[in-house]
Amino acid sequence: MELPIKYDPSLTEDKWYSYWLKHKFFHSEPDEREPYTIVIPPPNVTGVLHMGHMLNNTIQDVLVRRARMLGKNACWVPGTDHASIATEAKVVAKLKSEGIEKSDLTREQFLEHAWEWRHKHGGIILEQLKKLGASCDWDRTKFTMDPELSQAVIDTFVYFYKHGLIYRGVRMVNWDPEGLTAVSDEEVIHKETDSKFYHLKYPISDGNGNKTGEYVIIATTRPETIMADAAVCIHPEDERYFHLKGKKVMIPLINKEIPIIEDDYVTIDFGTGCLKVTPAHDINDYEIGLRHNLPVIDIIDQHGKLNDKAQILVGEDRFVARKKIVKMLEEEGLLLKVEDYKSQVGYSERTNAVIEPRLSLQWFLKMDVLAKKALHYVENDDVKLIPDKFKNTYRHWMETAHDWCISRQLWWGQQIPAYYLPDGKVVVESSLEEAYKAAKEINPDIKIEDLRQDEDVLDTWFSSWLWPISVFDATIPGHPDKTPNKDLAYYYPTNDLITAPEILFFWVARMIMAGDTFMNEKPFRNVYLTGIVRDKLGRKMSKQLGNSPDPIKLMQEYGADGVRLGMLICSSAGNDILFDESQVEQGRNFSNKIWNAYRLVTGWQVADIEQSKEAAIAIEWFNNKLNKTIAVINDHFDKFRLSDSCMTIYKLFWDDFCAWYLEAIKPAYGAPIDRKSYDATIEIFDKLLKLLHPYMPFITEELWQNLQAREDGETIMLQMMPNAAEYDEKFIEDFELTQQAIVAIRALRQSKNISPKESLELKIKGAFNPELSSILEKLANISSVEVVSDLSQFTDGQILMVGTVEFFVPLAGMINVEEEIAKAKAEIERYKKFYNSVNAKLSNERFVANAPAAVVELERKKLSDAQTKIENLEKVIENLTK
RNA sequence: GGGAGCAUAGCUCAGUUGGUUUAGAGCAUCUGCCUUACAAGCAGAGGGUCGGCGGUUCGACUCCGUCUGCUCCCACCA
Repeated sequence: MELPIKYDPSLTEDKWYSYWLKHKFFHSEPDEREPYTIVIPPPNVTGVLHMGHMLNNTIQDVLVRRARMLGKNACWVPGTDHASIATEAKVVAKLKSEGIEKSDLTREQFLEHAWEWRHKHGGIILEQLKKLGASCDWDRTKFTMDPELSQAVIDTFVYFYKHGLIYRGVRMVNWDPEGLTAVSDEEVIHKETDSKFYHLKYPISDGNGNKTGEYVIIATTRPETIMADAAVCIHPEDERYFHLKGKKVMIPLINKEIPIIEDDYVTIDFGTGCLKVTPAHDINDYEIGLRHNLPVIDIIDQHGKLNDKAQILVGEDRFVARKKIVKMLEEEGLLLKVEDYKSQVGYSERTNAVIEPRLSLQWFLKMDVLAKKALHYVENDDVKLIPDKFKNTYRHWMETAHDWCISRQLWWGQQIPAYYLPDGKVVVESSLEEAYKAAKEINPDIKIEDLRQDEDVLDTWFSSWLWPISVFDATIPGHPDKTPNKDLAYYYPTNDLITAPEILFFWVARMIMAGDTFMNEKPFRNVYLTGIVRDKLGRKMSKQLGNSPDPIKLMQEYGADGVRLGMLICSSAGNDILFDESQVEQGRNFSNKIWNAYRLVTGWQVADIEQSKEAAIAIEWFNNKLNKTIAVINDHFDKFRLSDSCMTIYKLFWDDFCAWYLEAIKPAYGAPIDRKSYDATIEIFDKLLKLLHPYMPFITEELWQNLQAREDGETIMLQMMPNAAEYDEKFIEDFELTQQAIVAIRALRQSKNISPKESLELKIKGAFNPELSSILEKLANISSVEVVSDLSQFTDGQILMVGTVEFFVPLAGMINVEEEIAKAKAEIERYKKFYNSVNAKLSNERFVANAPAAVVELERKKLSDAQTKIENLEKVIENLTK
């Protein structure tokens, strides 16, 4: 069977993924083994795979596959998030393209469209994850709007409401007067906009509604809101306005008397230092209003037009009103001046309308107690953040957390289970029937159809914070006293959560709160925070910029294994990754390297002949090196240094296995290999594939299946990971010295233009392990190796120093004596400098007195080694000058 | 404006409580090779006063201060 020279992932990836699925290797059920659990951060149900998902899910898959191979009962629960805002926006846009406005539809009709959309597009992303090799337990796939998960959300709301943690309150929202909805902060785009700064004269009154003839100057960009003013505010330490303290002013045009108040929110040197306070139409003014108990006068309706509370210009659009009122003020002589001004104005992402800050009734969840508890888990490392630098950020947020606004003016999501009686009273129950029962307690005559459910839905995070619980047992949220089912009892708390730092607060902290409330236990032990995937220029990858490669295309071109390796090799925890296609190219090249090593090994003819010395040595060395490296890999994993672990295996395979081991045991062209070496090599290859499997699942399965005869139903996925057995450090060191000597000889050949085919002799002086001669002979093409005690008789050649061992290569007539002397002299100079610096250190009594003995000892060794080297070099010069 | 983080080779990053580091790796670069596994390869080589300044210490890439530059989070100025 002739194997192609290049590895073709398209021939293996789908094949093995189906095989894994067919045999249900990803599926987990509780048993007596130790569980290892990850719940996927559920991607938006209608989303498509982007590079961030690729990184995030590759990491999860590596951890899960490794855990499985360590004998744990690994369970990776997949699923999707209904993502109310994003999904609703997509559905609205789709309907619009068909000429349908959301406002033309009833809630039920709209939801029908939304579900249709979800069924059509939902799950695409999960299919894409399969291409990546994700070993999720697909039988457990969940959606945050599955009936039982939605019920869990409702029950949770009821639970917190009944425990007094959920309340209804007024809050300033970003109102879109065209879309007629509140939009979240994330959907507001701030743009620098040209506007005007109007300086207005407010008459000072005598307190009885009479003007005193004096004025105070106020600068504003929104003169149309003056009718909603509740006060004028000055800074308490602003000397210019001391005389105004306690006085009152009249609102121009409507002549309403309002107080002058003091608040250090005001910036003395901004504008006139005198601020009109309009609690209904500015978030900051609203807060000042709260502090000073000011009335809220709302003069703008939902369409952005002035209402009758404005008294004047009623029914006018806010921008028309602005122009008209300026004119009116000017006519009254109350407009002092108009300045051009640039300011950040918020626009609706969807309608591009100027956002109007508007007060509205919203539902809130009290955060103080929950945040304190959630902070505790992280503070004492019950939940570990990786890297731990995020602890600071986390603490800061938890200490300043304000109450969570959980209501959204949307339809796609879990509708708030608050039911209003005709008299405005409210009951909160987990179903209409329950609500009806409760309502009858208040009013026995009430009919079920009299109840009106709150129109709003809950924030998406209010459902996803239950995720680690509800994917296993959705009856527990809202009912902490119930006994968890078998799954939840077994898999919870989960082990690792892999997510992005930007949702540390939105999601991670809140899962901890929900876990504490309903399970009295953390939801996960470790939180591994990945960075943002950026392009080469450091820009965040985004659709708008078009700088994100299509992950599916990338996998087609480089193979899923190649992409996985490419992403992992450069991604440390918490750091952004600057993605460049050259990285996945490296991954693809590595796949090819593995493929070709396999081609070489399986192409050998095996014969019952004697094992060569160098093969025996190479096998011994590699097994030692392998054991040592496994220990390093395990250590990296324990510390979540995934890219380090990945690089370690990469080098083990490419450098140690391919460049050294295989070259050392490789029989001459056409010659067979002895059975002993062959078997040892297959065993080593088998171990390497297992070590590589978590990173590169497809190629490793393909090669493992073919390395030896396998039964149907066997898989590398479920093999035990090789252990870190003991190893002989001294032997590894001896081999390393030999490697360095070989490199030096090869470099010598290159500099002297000696072909690798021309064999050389070698004399060695120093601590060289003669067992390793055969390796030297084979890999440096040496005809004879002789260990001698004195090199002074050998003159016509070159001495190479590795550590303190000297390797003499006879090079009759090829040595330029003067050049070599000059080189040796330069070397001596270098070592003398070094010697002096070490010597200075050792002559420092305070160093010798204070430094640990081991450090001093080391310095002494450095000194004596340098001494030896200098002496050797001096001998070299002596020989050369003979 | 408040808070946090980062700065080490051309690029991406290690450097694990200050002393086996005369600062490492991968990629890229350069030189020589189509050597019968692999040119998606082989062999070899070069490249950094660890952002600047100051301090602590016998000893600083590592600790402290400060400056400069970048990033993120939060709040956004009437």
